[in-house]
Amino acid sequence: MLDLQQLQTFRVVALTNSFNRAAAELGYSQPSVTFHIQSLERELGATLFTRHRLSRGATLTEAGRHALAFADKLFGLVQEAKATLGHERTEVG
Amino acid sequence: MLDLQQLQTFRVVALTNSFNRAAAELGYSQPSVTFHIQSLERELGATLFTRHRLSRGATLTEAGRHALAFADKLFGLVQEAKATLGHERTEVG
DNA sequence: TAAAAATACTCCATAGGTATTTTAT
DNA sequence: ATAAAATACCTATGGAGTATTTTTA
Repeated sequence: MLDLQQLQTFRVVALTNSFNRAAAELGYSQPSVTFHIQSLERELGATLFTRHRLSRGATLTEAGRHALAFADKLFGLVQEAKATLGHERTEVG
Repeated sequence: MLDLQQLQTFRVVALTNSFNRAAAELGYSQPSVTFHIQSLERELGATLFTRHRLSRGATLTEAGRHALAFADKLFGLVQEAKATLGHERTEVG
């Protein structure tokens, strides 16, 4: 089953173009970020990032760009739902 | 963070009007269903079901009806995303 | 040889189960 | 008394961490 926490990790990696920077930003270890992305790729049946090395980071694949658009819509929907249900918390997730 | 597995449990409870029937249908124990619904209610900040006893089951509250509409939209979006990403699996989740 | 991701492994938090209790009619 | 949900408690799985290795420019 799709995991929203992994999807959030995916968004941060996409934003930073780096597993390491995403890890720092999210307060996870780098291997946890790797695990999140690998799980998500398995779940969605698509490779989301092209992994580079030596300071070039990771960049979205075509499937990754589709997935990012989907993630944005999905978290928007979640925010909307929480607002409708009168919940006061505002962070995504 | 919202858990899609709990949201799916919620849908089945809403459909069957019963924690016990939902448990049977999903292959969970009844306490697990209780736990899913309680977590979800805490996460969303709203009571989703009115609990009855003695064969009368559980019925959606007003917030629960909103949440169900949201869940339907959300799982539809997930299905769409998986289709777009060329994934062949069809079950929700 | 250096920067970044992947792998190996360990551990503990929590999701899930069984047994029991509570509630309401 | 009975049907159904809640609670108590225990266990095992897997998510998260640290240490290390691999990769490639």
